[in-house]
Amino acid sequence: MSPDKLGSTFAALADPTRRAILARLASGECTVTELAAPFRMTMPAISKHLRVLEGAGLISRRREAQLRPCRLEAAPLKDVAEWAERYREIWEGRLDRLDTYLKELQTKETTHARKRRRK
Amino acid sequence: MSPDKLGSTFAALADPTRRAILARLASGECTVTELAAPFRMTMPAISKHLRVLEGAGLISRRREAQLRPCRLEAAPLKDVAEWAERYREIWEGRLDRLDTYLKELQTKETTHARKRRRK
DNA sequence: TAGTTAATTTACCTAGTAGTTAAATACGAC
DNA sequence: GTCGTATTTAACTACTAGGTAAATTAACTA
Repeated sequence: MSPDKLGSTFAALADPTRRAILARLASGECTVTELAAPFRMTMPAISKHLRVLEGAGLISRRREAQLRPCRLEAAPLKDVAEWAERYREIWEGRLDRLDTYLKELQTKETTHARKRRRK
Repeated sequence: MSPDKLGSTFAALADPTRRAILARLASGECTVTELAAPFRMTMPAISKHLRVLEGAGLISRRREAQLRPCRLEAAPLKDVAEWAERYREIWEGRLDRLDTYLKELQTKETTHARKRRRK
């Protein structure tokens, strides 16, 4: 489908209105009007946000009479969590010593290279 | 500082170039030139990306002679992971039955309400 | 002091996004 | 068919984002 699926997921999640919509949908399906209620925003604006969320695969919509109930699709959030998890050991600080070691090593090498060139 | 910290983190992560920069920084500090090397993009463009990452708290920079080594700051990624984790039970499908149940209940209620109104 | 390298700033362009209002569509009720 | 409700589309404005080229700052080198 679209390239950079993860990118479009992050882009969709960057807006607080859209994150609030997802939070609401976590407790079950909602119609567009229900989703719009908490916000001081017109319906078309909400409609656009829903389109973005749908484009990112974060929601799906069915037709039910005049209503368009929205449903949360959490699969892309799994991808987000898995992507972030790759950095866990870094934010937990486990690599601090290794990181510092590598940095110092790199600095030394650079310094040596310069000294050599200088001669 | 800035409102919607999580939002600016997601916005920063939405760009594939920036995610690649973070991946590179995961294995240690890099200078701007080193970070720019893999991309067909001018230095100012990279500079802007770094500014965005710094604004989101995802990197920090020091001064070392003419160089500006960048360092990954993974704390915001922890926030991202924790935010996404709230939806884990949904993407794992554990709530599927409950969700379906709630949906049906809601549909019935709506139908009843309509029938009642009709009378 | 002049020259080189590393990086940023400035100025500019293009395309996309978030919001608006007003009109159009889709469906059920009468 | 006509009316009312739910939702989307169209057209517009204001702002932001990603990119470029050219000028500028900062620090080392000779």
